[in-house]
Amino acid sequence: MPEGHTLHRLARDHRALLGGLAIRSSSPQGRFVEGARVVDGRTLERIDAYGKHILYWFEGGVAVHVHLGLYGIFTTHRPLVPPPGPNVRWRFGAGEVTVDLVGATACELWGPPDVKRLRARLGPDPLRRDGRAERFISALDTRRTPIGAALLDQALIAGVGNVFRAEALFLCGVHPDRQANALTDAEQRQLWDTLRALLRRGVRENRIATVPPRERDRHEPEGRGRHRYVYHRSGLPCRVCATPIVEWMLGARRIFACPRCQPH
DNA sequence: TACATATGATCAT
DNA sequence: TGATCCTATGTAA
Repeated sequence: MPEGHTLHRLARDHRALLGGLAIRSSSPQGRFVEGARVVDGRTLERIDAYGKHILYWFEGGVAVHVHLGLYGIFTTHRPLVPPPGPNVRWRFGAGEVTVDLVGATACELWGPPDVKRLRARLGPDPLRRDGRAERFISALDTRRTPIGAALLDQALIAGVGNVFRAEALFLCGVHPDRQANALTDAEQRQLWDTLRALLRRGVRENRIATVPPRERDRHEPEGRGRHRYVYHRSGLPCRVCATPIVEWMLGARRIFACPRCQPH
């Protein structure tokens, strides 16, 4: 579900399904009626993802901005189109393809200045060609907050959520409570590279599975972080050193770590 | 079948 | 700090 990889994968999929086509657009739920009407019938010219945001650009320089938040989800129907449920904020499509958006935090009509503002408040996105590690690293050097908190700040790095932060810190051997500006240059660089690799795998597999397939344990029970190193694995043995994984609250969010592989 | 919990971010208090 | 958006999943019963 929605960390940055989800939005980039959606952009790719929706681009392939609907890019360049004249789009039908409506808001069965009623909370996006005006915006849906504005883009109805227009050609979908491009789709961009920035961190956890996605933008659908239509002819005439208008865009639909969507942020899924915690609950938001897109559902594709093809070729059969069910009647929209009561919570379908935006229904759009072309030909035999119909997409429903439900539960999003944001679904609104934007122009170029809004997008400019968004980009100005987001840090570099490791999934984008224009994402620069140097920006991330120099921003970290100004932070005296724990690195675990810094990684969730979208102004520092765009697209990282609670799962990727825990997994990347484990893979880099960095304790979440260490101060961001106290990491070595090599550690900061390694964090960026690791996050980019994990996010890319997320786009490819369309899910967050940070443990490579060959290391996955088929005998492990379902759920409970089966495809992960530390996230949602508190009490279970570390895959590397067998020390029990621990969990605590960092700010308002749960964080998970191996106390031995990630020394403070 | 019911319930607790969740990958996010904003806004009110 | 807490409420909110209001869906999906895993777990308990």
